[in-house]
Amino acid sequence: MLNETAVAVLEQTSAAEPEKRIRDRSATERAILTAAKNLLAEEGFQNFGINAVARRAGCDKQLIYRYYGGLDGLIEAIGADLGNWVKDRIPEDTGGMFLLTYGDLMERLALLFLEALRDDPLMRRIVAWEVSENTEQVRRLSEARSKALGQWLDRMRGSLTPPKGIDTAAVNALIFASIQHLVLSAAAGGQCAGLVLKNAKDWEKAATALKRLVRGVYG
Amino acid sequence: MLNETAVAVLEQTSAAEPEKRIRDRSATERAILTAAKNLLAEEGFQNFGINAVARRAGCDKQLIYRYYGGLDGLIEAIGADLGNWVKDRIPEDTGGMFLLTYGDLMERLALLFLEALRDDPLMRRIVAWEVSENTEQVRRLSEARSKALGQWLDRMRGSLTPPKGIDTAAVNALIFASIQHLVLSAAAGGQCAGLVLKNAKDWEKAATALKRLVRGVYG
DNA sequence: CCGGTCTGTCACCAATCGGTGAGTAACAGT
DNA sequence: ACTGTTACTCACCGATTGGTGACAGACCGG
Repeated sequence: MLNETAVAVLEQTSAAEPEKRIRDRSATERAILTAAKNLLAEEGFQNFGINAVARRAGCDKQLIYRYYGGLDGLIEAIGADLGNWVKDRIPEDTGGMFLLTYGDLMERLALLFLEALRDDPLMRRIVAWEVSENTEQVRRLSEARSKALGQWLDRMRGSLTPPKGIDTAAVNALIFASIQHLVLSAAAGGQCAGLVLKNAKDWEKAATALKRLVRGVYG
Repeated sequence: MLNETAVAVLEQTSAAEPEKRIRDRSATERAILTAAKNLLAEEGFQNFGINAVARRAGCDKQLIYRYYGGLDGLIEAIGADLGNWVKDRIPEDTGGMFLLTYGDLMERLALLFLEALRDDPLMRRIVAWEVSENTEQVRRLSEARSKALGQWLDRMRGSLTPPKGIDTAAVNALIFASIQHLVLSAAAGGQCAGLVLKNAKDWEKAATALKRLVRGVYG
Protein backbone atom coordinates (compact mmCIF):
# COMPACT_ATOMS: atom_id res chain seq x y z
CA MET A 1 0.00 0.00 0.00
CA LEU A 2 1.42 3.37 -1.01
CA ASN A 3 0.79 6.55 0.90
CA GLU A 4 0.75 10.01 -0.62
CA THR A 5 4.41 10.75 -0.09
CA ALA A 6 5.46 7.48 -1.63
CA VAL A 7 3.39 8.23 -4.68
CA ALA A 8 4.91 11.68 -4.88
CA VAL A 9 8.39 10.20 -4.77
CA LEU A 10 7.50 7.76 -7.49
CA GLU A 11 6.20 10.49 -9.70
CA GLN A 12 9.33 12.50 -9.08
CA THR A 13 11.80 9.76 -9.75
CA SER A 14 10.14 8.19 -12.75
CA ALA A 15 9.95 11.36 -14.80
CA ALA A 16 6.34 12.22 -15.54
CA GLU A 17 5.31 8.66 -14.81
CA PRO A 18 1.56 9.30 -14.94
CA GLU A 19 1.45 8.43 -18.62
CA LYS A 20 -1.95 9.98 -18.61
CA ARG A 21 -4.20 8.19 -21.03
CA ILE A 22 -5.29 10.69 -23.60
CA ARG A 23 -8.93 10.84 -24.50
CA ASP A 24 -8.96 8.98 -27.77
CA ARG A 25 -11.60 6.37 -28.10
CA SER A 26 -10.41 4.72 -31.29
CA ALA A 27 -6.86 4.52 -29.94
CA THR A 28 -8.15 2.91 -26.78
CA GLU A 29 -10.21 0.49 -28.77
CA ARG A 30 -7.16 -0.49 -30.75
CA ALA A 31 -5.14 -0.83 -27.56
CA ILE A 32 -7.74 -3.16 -26.14
CA LEU A 33 -7.90 -5.27 -29.28
CA THR A 34 -4.16 -5.67 -29.60
CA ALA A 35 -3.89 -6.38 -25.91
CA ALA A 36 -6.48 -9.10 -26.30
CA LYS A 37 -4.71 -10.63 -29.28
CA ASN A 38 -1.32 -10.57 -27.65
CA LEU A 39 -2.68 -11.95 -24.44
CA LEU A 40 -4.42 -14.76 -26.24
CA ALA A 41 -1.34 -15.52 -28.28
CA GLU A 42 1.00 -15.56 -25.31
CA GLU A 43 -1.08 -16.98 -22.50
CA GLY A 44 -3.67 -19.05 -24.31
CA PHE A 45 -7.39 -19.11 -23.82
CA GLN A 46 -7.20 -20.52 -20.30
CA ASN A 47 -6.73 -17.25 -18.50
CA PHE A 48 -8.25 -15.13 -21.19
CA GLY A 49 -10.77 -12.93 -19.43
CA ILE A 50 -12.07 -9.43 -19.03
CA ASN A 51 -9.78 -8.64 -16.14
CA ALA A 52 -6.66 -9.93 -17.82
CA VAL A 53 -7.30 -8.04 -21.03
CA ALA A 54 -8.06 -4.80 -19.21
CA ARG A 55 -4.96 -5.20 -17.09
CA ARG A 56 -2.84 -5.71 -20.16
CA ALA A 57 -4.45 -2.88 -22.10
CA GLY A 58 -3.83 -0.64 -19.13
CA CYS A 59 -7.38 0.55 -18.95
CA ASP A 60 -10.49 -0.22 -17.00
CA LYS A 61 -12.50 -3.28 -17.92
CA GLN A 62 -15.57 -1.12 -18.06
CA LEU A 63 -14.31 0.20 -21.38
CA ILE A 64 -14.30 -3.30 -22.82
CA TYR A 65 -17.96 -3.60 -21.96
CA ARG A 66 -18.68 -0.20 -23.45
CA TYR A 67 -16.71 -0.50 -26.65
CA TYR A 68 -17.03 -4.18 -27.41
CA GLY A 69 -20.02 -5.25 -25.41
CA GLY A 70 -17.99 -7.64 -23.29
CA LEU A 71 -15.67 -10.52 -24.07
CA ASP A 72 -17.94 -11.95 -26.72
CA GLY A 73 -17.80 -8.82 -28.81
CA LEU A 74 -14.07 -8.62 -28.32
CA ILE A 75 -13.61 -12.15 -29.51
CA GLU A 76 -15.78 -11.40 -32.47
CA ALA A 77 -13.54 -8.46 -33.27
CA ILE A 78 -10.57 -10.79 -33.17
CA GLY A 79 -12.39 -13.15 -35.48
CA ALA A 80 -13.00 -10.34 -37.93
CA ASP A 81 -9.26 -10.18 -38.61
CA LEU A 82 -9.12 -13.89 -39.21
CA GLY A 83 -10.47 -13.48 -42.69
CA ASN A 84 -7.32 -11.62 -43.62
CA TRP A 85 -4.98 -14.06 -41.96
CA VAL A 86 -4.32 -16.13 -45.02
CA LYS A 87 -3.49 -13.17 -47.21
CA ASP A 88 -1.40 -11.54 -44.51
CA ARG A 89 0.62 -14.56 -43.51
CA ILE A 90 0.83 -16.78 -46.55
CA PRO A 91 2.62 -15.72 -49.70
CA GLU A 92 0.41 -15.96 -52.73
CA ASP A 93 3.09 -16.56 -55.29
CA THR A 94 4.26 -20.02 -56.15
CA GLY A 95 7.80 -19.33 -55.12
CA GLY A 96 8.90 -19.34 -58.73
CA MET A 97 7.65 -22.86 -59.29
CA PHE A 98 5.23 -24.01 -61.88
CA LEU A 99 2.37 -25.86 -60.32
CA LEU A 100 1.35 -28.16 -63.10
CA THR A 101 -0.57 -30.81 -61.23
CA TYR A 102 -2.97 -30.95 -58.33
CA GLY A 103 -0.28 -32.79 -56.42
CA ASP A 104 2.17 -29.94 -57.00
CA LEU A 105 -0.40 -27.51 -55.69
CA MET A 106 -1.33 -29.41 -52.59
CA GLU A 107 2.24 -30.09 -51.65
CA ARG A 108 3.02 -26.41 -51.90
CA LEU A 109 -0.08 -25.37 -49.98
CA ALA A 110 0.54 -27.88 -47.25
CA LEU A 111 4.08 -26.65 -46.71
CA LEU A 112 3.00 -23.01 -46.79
CA PHE A 113 0.29 -23.68 -44.27
CA LEU A 114 2.65 -25.58 -42.04
CA GLU A 115 5.09 -22.71 -41.90
CA ALA A 116 2.47 -20.04 -41.52
CA LEU A 117 0.86 -21.82 -38.58
CA ARG A 118 4.22 -22.47 -37.04
CA ASP A 119 4.98 -18.76 -37.11
CA ASP A 120 1.69 -17.54 -35.72
CA PRO A 121 1.09 -18.19 -32.03
CA LEU A 122 -2.28 -16.46 -32.03
CA MET A 123 -3.64 -18.70 -34.72
CA ARG A 124 -2.29 -21.74 -32.91
CA ARG A 125 -4.11 -20.73 -29.75
CA ILE A 126 -7.30 -20.25 -31.67
CA VAL A 127 -7.04 -23.67 -33.26
CA ALA A 128 -6.37 -25.21 -29.88
CA TRP A 129 -9.34 -23.34 -28.54
CA GLU A 130 -11.54 -24.70 -31.27
CA VAL A 131 -10.89 -28.30 -30.36
CA SER A 132 -11.18 -27.69 -26.64
CA GLU A 133 -14.39 -25.79 -26.19
CA ASN A 134 -17.73 -25.62 -27.89
CA THR A 135 -19.12 -22.25 -26.91
CA GLU A 136 -20.83 -19.91 -29.29
CA GLN A 137 -17.87 -17.55 -29.46
CA VAL A 138 -15.42 -20.27 -30.35
CA ARG A 139 -17.80 -21.62 -32.96
CA ARG A 140 -17.80 -18.23 -34.60
CA LEU A 141 -14.03 -18.09 -34.63
CA SER A 142 -13.87 -21.57 -36.04
CA GLU A 143 -16.34 -20.77 -38.77
CA ALA A 144 -14.50 -17.64 -39.86
CA ARG A 145 -11.23 -19.52 -39.95
CA SER A 146 -12.37 -22.54 -41.92
CA LYS A 147 -14.20 -20.29 -44.35
CA ALA A 148 -11.10 -18.22 -44.99
CA LEU A 149 -9.06 -21.38 -45.40
CA GLY A 150 -11.52 -22.84 -47.87
CA GLN A 151 -11.55 -19.68 -49.93
CA TRP A 152 -7.78 -19.66 -49.98
CA LEU A 153 -7.74 -23.23 -51.19
CA ASP A 154 -10.21 -22.45 -53.95
CA ARG A 155 -8.35 -19.34 -54.98
CA MET A 156 -5.00 -21.06 -55.15
CA ARG A 157 -6.41 -24.01 -57.04
CA GLY A 158 -7.43 -21.68 -59.80
CA SER A 159 -8.28 -23.61 -62.92
CA LEU A 160 -6.42 -26.70 -61.83
CA THR A 161 -8.74 -29.69 -62.01
CA PRO A 162 -8.72 -32.00 -58.99
CA PRO A 163 -8.16 -35.68 -59.68
CA LYS A 164 -11.19 -37.81 -60.37
CA GLY A 165 -12.25 -40.61 -58.10
CA ILE A 166 -10.78 -39.03 -55.00
CA ASP A 167 -12.76 -37.31 -52.27
CA THR A 168 -10.43 -34.33 -52.20
CA ALA A 169 -12.47 -32.56 -49.53
CA ALA A 170 -12.01 -35.42 -47.11
CA VAL A 171 -8.39 -36.08 -48.03
CA ASN A 172 -7.47 -32.42 -47.76
CA ALA A 173 -9.25 -32.16 -44.44
CA LEU A 174 -7.08 -34.99 -43.19
CA ILE A 175 -3.92 -33.39 -44.54
CA PHE A 176 -4.63 -30.06 -42.94
CA ALA A 177 -5.75 -31.77 -39.76
CA SER A 178 -2.41 -33.51 -39.57
CA ILE A 179 -0.58 -30.22 -40.03
CA GLN A 180 -2.59 -28.47 -37.39
CA HIS A 181 -2.20 -31.18 -34.82
CA LEU A 182 1.47 -31.56 -35.55
CA VAL A 183 2.12 -27.87 -35.06
CA LEU A 184 -0.08 -27.57 -31.99
CA SER A 185 1.43 -30.59 -30.37
CA ALA A 186 4.92 -29.38 -31.11
CA ALA A 187 4.21 -25.91 -29.79
CA ALA A 188 2.76 -27.35 -26.61
CA GLY A 189 5.19 -30.11 -25.79
CA GLY A 190 7.97 -30.11 -28.36
CA GLN A 191 6.85 -33.38 -29.86
CA CYS A 192 4.00 -35.17 -31.51
CA ALA A 193 3.24 -38.86 -31.12
CA GLY A 194 6.78 -39.46 -29.96
CA LEU A 195 8.31 -37.52 -32.83
CA VAL A 196 10.51 -34.78 -31.41
CA LEU A 197 9.95 -31.41 -33.06
CA LYS A 198 12.34 -28.81 -31.76
CA ASN A 199 15.14 -27.74 -34.03
CA ALA A 200 15.03 -27.01 -37.75
CA LYS A 201 16.28 -30.49 -38.58
CA ASP A 202 13.30 -32.10 -36.89
CA TRP A 203 10.94 -29.92 -38.86
CA GLU A 204 12.77 -30.76 -42.02
CA LYS A 205 11.95 -34.40 -41.46
CA ALA A 206 8.34 -33.57 -40.75
CA ALA A 207 8.11 -31.54 -43.93
CA THR A 208 9.57 -34.39 -45.92
CA ALA A 209 7.08 -36.80 -44.45
CA LEU A 210 4.28 -34.38 -45.22
CA LYS A 211 5.42 -34.12 -48.83
CA ARG A 212 5.52 -37.86 -49.07
CA LEU A 213 2.03 -38.13 -47.66
CA VAL A 214 0.63 -35.61 -50.10
CA ARG A 215 2.46 -37.12 -53.03
CA GLY A 216 1.20 -40.50 -52.00
CA VAL A 217 -2.42 -39.59 -52.55
CA TYR A 218 -2.11 -37.03 -55.29
CA GLY A 219 0.87 -38.37 -57.19
CA MET B 1 -31.72 -22.21 2.61
CA LEU B 2 -33.44 -25.17 4.25
CA ASN B 3 -34.66 -25.17 7.79
CA GLU B 4 -34.94 -28.25 9.97
CA THR B 5 -38.51 -29.10 9.07
CA ALA B 6 -37.81 -28.86 5.37
CA VAL B 7 -34.90 -31.21 5.74
CA ALA B 8 -37.08 -33.59 7.71
CA VAL B 9 -39.68 -33.60 4.97
CA LEU B 10 -37.04 -34.26 2.39
CA GLU B 11 -35.70 -37.17 4.33
CA GLN B 12 -39.18 -38.54 4.72
CA THR B 13 -40.23 -38.24 1.11
CA SER B 14 -37.07 -39.36 -0.55
CA ALA B 15 -36.76 -42.60 1.34
CA ALA B 16 -33.63 -42.55 3.47
CA GLU B 17 -32.18 -39.68 1.48
CA PRO B 18 -29.15 -39.17 3.70
CA GLU B 19 -27.17 -41.72 1.68
CA LYS B 20 -24.72 -41.67 4.50
CA ARG B 21 -21.24 -42.16 3.20
CA ILE B 22 -19.93 -45.34 4.70
CA ARG B 23 -16.46 -45.32 6.10
CA ASP B 24 -14.54 -47.04 3.35
CA ARG B 25 -11.40 -45.32 2.26
CA SER B 26 -10.68 -47.33 -0.84
CA ALA B 27 -14.27 -46.94 -1.99
CA THR B 28 -14.03 -43.21 -1.49
CA GLU B 29 -10.77 -43.10 -3.37
CA ARG B 30 -12.39 -44.91 -6.24
CA ALA B 31 -15.38 -42.59 -6.11
CA ILE B 32 -13.09 -39.60 -6.34
CA LEU B 33 -11.11 -41.04 -9.22
CA THR B 34 -14.15 -41.98 -11.27
CA ALA B 35 -15.74 -38.64 -10.48
CA ALA B 36 -12.62 -36.93 -11.77
CA LYS B 37 -12.54 -39.00 -14.93
CA ASN B 38 -16.20 -38.50 -15.69
CA LEU B 39 -15.98 -34.82 -14.97
CA LEU B 40 -13.00 -34.41 -17.23
CA ALA B 41 -14.65 -36.45 -19.95
CA GLU B 42 -17.92 -34.55 -19.80
CA GLU B 43 -16.91 -31.01 -18.97
CA GLY B 44 -13.39 -30.80 -20.28
CA PHE B 45 -10.32 -29.48 -18.57
CA GLN B 46 -11.58 -25.90 -18.39
CA ASN B 47 -13.56 -26.23 -15.22
CA PHE B 48 -11.63 -29.18 -13.91
CA GLY B 49 -10.68 -28.31 -10.35
CA ILE B 50 -10.61 -29.50 -6.80
CA ASN B 51 -13.99 -28.06 -5.96
CA ALA B 52 -15.73 -29.49 -9.00
CA VAL B 53 -14.32 -32.97 -8.47
CA ALA B 54 -15.23 -32.98 -4.80
CA ARG B 55 -18.71 -31.76 -5.58
CA ARG B 56 -19.17 -34.51 -8.11
CA ALA B 57 -17.71 -37.20 -5.90
CA GLY B 58 -20.04 -36.09 -3.15
CA CYS B 59 -17.30 -35.72 -0.61
CA ASP B 60 -15.18 -32.99 0.86
CA LYS B 61 -12.29 -31.68 -1.19
CA GLN B 62 -10.07 -32.23 1.79
CA LEU B 63 -10.16 -35.93 1.00
CA ILE B 64 -8.67 -35.28 -2.39
CA TYR B 65 -5.74 -33.58 -0.72
CA ARG B 66 -5.40 -36.40 1.74
CA TYR B 67 -5.72 -39.33 -0.61
CA TYR B 68 -4.15 -37.95 -3.77
CA GLY B 69 -2.10 -35.04 -2.55
CA GLY B 70 -4.15 -32.54 -4.52
CA LEU B 71 -5.12 -32.20 -8.15
CA ASP B 72 -1.67 -33.09 -9.39
CA GLY B 73 -1.76 -36.47 -7.75
CA LEU B 74 -5.26 -37.05 -8.96
CA ILE B 75 -4.27 -36.28 -12.52
CA GLU B 76 -1.33 -38.58 -12.13
CA ALA B 77 -3.72 -41.31 -11.01
CA ILE B 78 -5.76 -40.71 -14.13
CA GLY B 79 -2.59 -40.94 -16.17
CA ALA B 80 -1.76 -44.25 -14.58
CA ASP B 81 -4.77 -45.79 -16.30
CA LEU B 82 -3.69 -44.39 -19.63
CA GLY B 83 -1.14 -47.12 -20.03
CA ASN B 84 -3.97 -49.62 -20.20
CA TRP B 85 -6.10 -47.57 -22.52
CA VAL B 86 -4.86 -49.18 -25.69
CA LYS B 87 -5.42 -52.69 -24.46
CA ASP B 88 -8.79 -51.83 -22.95
CA ARG B 89 -10.22 -49.98 -25.89
CA ILE B 90 -8.55 -51.35 -28.97
CA PRO B 91 -9.02 -54.94 -30.06
CA GLU B 92 -5.76 -56.75 -30.50
CA ASP B 93 -6.86 -59.20 -33.11
CA THR B 94 -6.63 -58.41 -36.75
CA GLY B 95 -10.33 -58.82 -37.33
CA GLY B 96 -9.75 -62.04 -39.18
CA MET B 97 -7.53 -60.39 -41.73
CA PHE B 98 -4.03 -61.32 -42.63
CA LEU B 99 -1.78 -58.36 -42.33
CA LEU B 100 0.87 -59.19 -44.86
CA THR B 101 2.41 -55.81 -45.52
CA TYR B 102 3.30 -52.77 -43.50
CA GLY B 103 0.60 -50.93 -45.39
CA ASP B 104 -2.01 -53.49 -44.32
CA LEU B 105 -0.93 -53.03 -40.75
CA MET B 106 -0.94 -49.25 -40.72
CA GLU B 107 -4.29 -49.03 -42.42
CA ARG B 108 -5.78 -51.33 -39.83
CA LEU B 109 -4.16 -49.52 -36.93
CA ALA B 110 -5.22 -46.15 -38.20
CA LEU B 111 -8.83 -47.22 -38.48
CA LEU B 112 -8.78 -48.89 -35.08
CA PHE B 113 -7.31 -45.81 -33.48
CA LEU B 114 -9.83 -43.59 -35.19
CA GLU B 115 -12.74 -45.56 -33.82
CA ALA B 116 -11.28 -45.97 -30.38
CA LEU B 117 -10.67 -42.26 -30.02
CA ARG B 118 -14.08 -41.46 -31.37
CA ASP B 119 -15.64 -43.63 -28.68
CA ASP B 120 -13.67 -42.29 -25.75
CA PRO B 121 -14.55 -38.79 -24.61
CA LEU B 122 -12.04 -38.84 -21.77
CA MET B 123 -9.16 -39.57 -24.09
CA ARG B 124 -10.32 -36.84 -26.43
CA ARG B 125 -10.32 -34.32 -23.61
CA ILE B 126 -6.84 -35.36 -22.62
CA VAL B 127 -5.54 -34.97 -26.14
CA ALA B 128 -7.15 -31.55 -26.39
CA TRP B 129 -5.60 -30.69 -23.07
CA GLU B 130 -2.19 -31.69 -24.33
CA VAL B 131 -2.25 -29.23 -27.19
CA SER B 132 -3.70 -26.42 -25.10
CA GLU B 133 -1.54 -26.26 -22.03
CA ASN B 134 2.01 -26.93 -21.13
CA THR B 135 1.97 -27.52 -17.41
CA GLU B 136 3.88 -30.27 -15.71
CA GLN B 137 0.78 -32.36 -15.10
CA VAL B 138 -0.30 -32.27 -18.71
CA ARG B 139 3.20 -33.12 -19.82
CA ARG B 140 3.04 -36.24 -17.70
CA LEU B 141 -0.27 -37.27 -19.19
CA SER B 142 1.07 -36.63 -22.65
CA GLU B 143 4.16 -38.68 -22.02
CA ALA B 144 2.23 -41.64 -20.65
CA ARG B 145 -0.12 -41.55 -23.59
CA SER B 146 2.47 -41.33 -26.34
CA LYS B 147 4.52 -44.02 -24.67
CA ALA B 148 1.57 -46.38 -24.54
CA LEU B 149 0.76 -45.59 -28.13
CA GLY B 150 4.30 -46.24 -29.24
CA GLN B 151 4.41 -49.57 -27.44
CA TRP B 152 1.14 -50.56 -29.01
CA LEU B 153 2.51 -49.71 -32.43
CA ASP B 154 5.64 -51.76 -31.81
CA ARG B 155 3.68 -54.67 -30.45
CA MET B 156 1.26 -54.76 -33.35
CA ARG B 157 4.01 -54.44 -35.88
CA GLY B 158 5.49 -57.66 -34.62
CA SER B 159 8.03 -58.99 -37.03
CA LEU B 160 6.75 -56.99 -39.95
CA THR B 161 9.58 -55.00 -41.46
CA PRO B 162 8.86 -51.36 -42.20
CA PRO B 163 9.58 -50.14 -45.73
CA LYS B 164 13.06 -48.87 -46.48
CA GLY B 165 13.70 -45.29 -47.44
CA ILE B 166 10.74 -43.94 -45.54
CA ASP B 167 10.87 -42.09 -42.24
CA THR B 168 8.07 -44.16 -40.76
CA ALA B 169 8.27 -42.37 -37.43
CA ALA B 170 7.54 -39.02 -39.03
CA VAL B 171 4.95 -40.34 -41.44
CA ASN B 172 3.13 -42.24 -38.73
CA ALA B 173 3.20 -39.20 -36.48
CA LEU B 174 1.49 -37.25 -39.23
CA ILE B 175 -1.09 -39.98 -39.78
CA PHE B 176 -1.99 -40.20 -36.12
CA ALA B 177 -1.93 -36.45 -35.82
CA SER B 178 -4.49 -36.22 -38.59
CA ILE B 179 -6.71 -38.75 -36.85
CA GLN B 180 -6.50 -36.99 -33.54
CA HIS B 181 -7.25 -33.58 -34.93
CA LEU B 182 -10.05 -34.90 -37.08
CA VAL B 183 -11.74 -36.56 -34.14
CA LEU B 184 -11.19 -33.64 -31.78
CA SER B 185 -12.44 -31.12 -34.26
CA ALA B 186 -15.47 -33.24 -35.05
CA ALA B 187 -16.26 -33.75 -31.37
CA ALA B 188 -16.00 -30.05 -30.72
CA GLY B 189 -17.78 -28.55 -33.68
CA GLY B 190 -19.11 -31.35 -35.84
CA GLN B 191 -16.69 -30.64 -38.63
CA CYS B 192 -13.04 -30.37 -39.53
CA ALA B 193 -11.64 -27.94 -42.07
CA GLY B 194 -15.06 -27.57 -43.63
CA LEU B 195 -15.66 -31.30 -43.78
CA VAL B 196 -18.86 -32.09 -41.92
CA LEU B 197 -18.53 -35.05 -39.56
CA LYS B 198 -21.80 -35.93 -37.94
CA ASN B 199 -23.56 -39.03 -39.11
CA ALA B 200 -22.08 -42.42 -39.92
CA LYS B 201 -21.94 -41.65 -43.62
CA ASP B 202 -19.66 -38.67 -43.02
CA TRP B 203 -17.32 -40.81 -41.01
CA GLU B 204 -17.38 -43.44 -43.69
CA LYS B 205 -15.99 -40.90 -46.12
CA ALA B 206 -13.33 -39.84 -43.64
CA ALA B 207 -12.30 -43.43 -43.10
CA THR B 208 -12.03 -43.98 -46.84
CA ALA B 209 -9.87 -40.89 -47.19
CA LEU B 210 -7.72 -42.07 -44.32
CA LYS B 211 -7.23 -45.44 -45.97
CA ARG B 212 -6.29 -43.74 -49.18
CA LEU B 213 -3.78 -41.57 -47.38
CA VAL B 214 -2.15 -44.53 -45.68
CA ARG B 215 -2.14 -46.62 -48.82
CA GLY B 216 -0.63 -43.71 -50.68
CA VAL B 217 2.52 -43.72 -48.59
CA TYR B 218 2.79 -47.36 -47.68
CA GLY B 219 1.30 -48.97 -50.77
C1' DC C 1 -20.25 30.69 -19.26
C1' DC C 2 -23.20 26.71 -18.91
C1' DG C 3 -25.11 22.07 -19.82
C1' DG C 4 -24.58 17.85 -21.91
C1' DT C 5 -21.99 14.20 -23.90
C1' DC C 6 -18.02 11.41 -24.17
C1' DT C 7 -13.95 9.04 -22.04
C1' DG C 8 -12.09 7.08 -18.43
C1' DT C 9 -11.60 5.62 -13.27
C1' DC C 10 -12.96 3.71 -9.11
C1' DA C 11 -15.34 1.16 -5.60
C1' DC C 12 -17.99 -2.35 -4.83
C1' DC C 13 -20.82 -6.70 -5.57
C1' DA C 14 -21.70 -11.95 -5.24
C1' DA C 15 -19.56 -16.08 -6.63
C1' DT C 16 -15.99 -19.09 -7.07
C1' DC C 17 -11.39 -20.56 -6.73
C1' DG C 18 -7.49 -23.40 -4.27
C1' DG C 19 -6.05 -24.33 0.24
C1' DT C 20 -5.91 -25.16 5.48
C1' DG C 21 -6.90 -26.03 10.51
C1' DA C 22 -9.97 -27.70 13.57
C1' DG C 23 -13.45 -30.50 14.86
C1' DT C 24 -16.63 -34.79 14.76
C1' DA C 25 -18.05 -39.42 14.30
C1' DA C 26 -17.14 -44.23 13.48
C1' DC C 27 -14.17 -47.84 14.09
C1' DA C 28 -10.30 -51.14 16.21
C1' DG C 29 -7.30 -52.82 19.85
C1' DT C 30 -6.78 -53.66 24.42
C1' DA D 1 -15.30 -49.26 28.58
C1' DC D 2 -11.55 -46.42 27.58
C1' DT D 3 -8.11 -44.86 23.99
C1' DG D 4 -6.17 -43.86 19.84
C1' DT D 5 -6.56 -44.01 15.01
C1' DT D 6 -8.97 -43.52 10.87
C1' DA D 7 -12.47 -41.41 7.81
C1' DC D 8 -14.81 -37.61 7.06
C1' DT D 9 -17.07 -32.73 7.43
C1' DC D 10 -17.16 -28.00 8.20
C1' DA D 11 -15.93 -23.27 8.51
C1' DC D 12 -13.00 -20.20 7.13
C1' DC D 13 -9.02 -17.82 4.55
C1' DG D 14 -7.20 -14.56 0.76
C1' DA D 15 -7.31 -14.05 -4.07
C1' DT D 16 -9.54 -13.62 -8.30
C1' DT D 17 -13.37 -13.78 -11.29
C1' DG D 18 -17.22 -11.39 -14.24
C1' DG D 19 -20.19 -7.62 -13.76
C1' DT D 20 -22.42 -2.93 -12.42
C1' DG D 21 -23.40 1.81 -10.74
C1' DA D 22 -21.60 6.04 -9.51
C1' DC D 23 -18.45 9.47 -10.23
C1' DA D 24 -14.66 12.79 -12.23
C1' DG D 25 -12.82 15.31 -15.82
C1' DA D 26 -12.17 16.66 -20.72
C1' DC D 27 -14.48 18.28 -24.58
C1' DC D 28 -18.08 20.62 -27.49
C1' DG D 29 -22.23 23.24 -28.88
C1' DG D 30 -25.11 26.56 -27.34
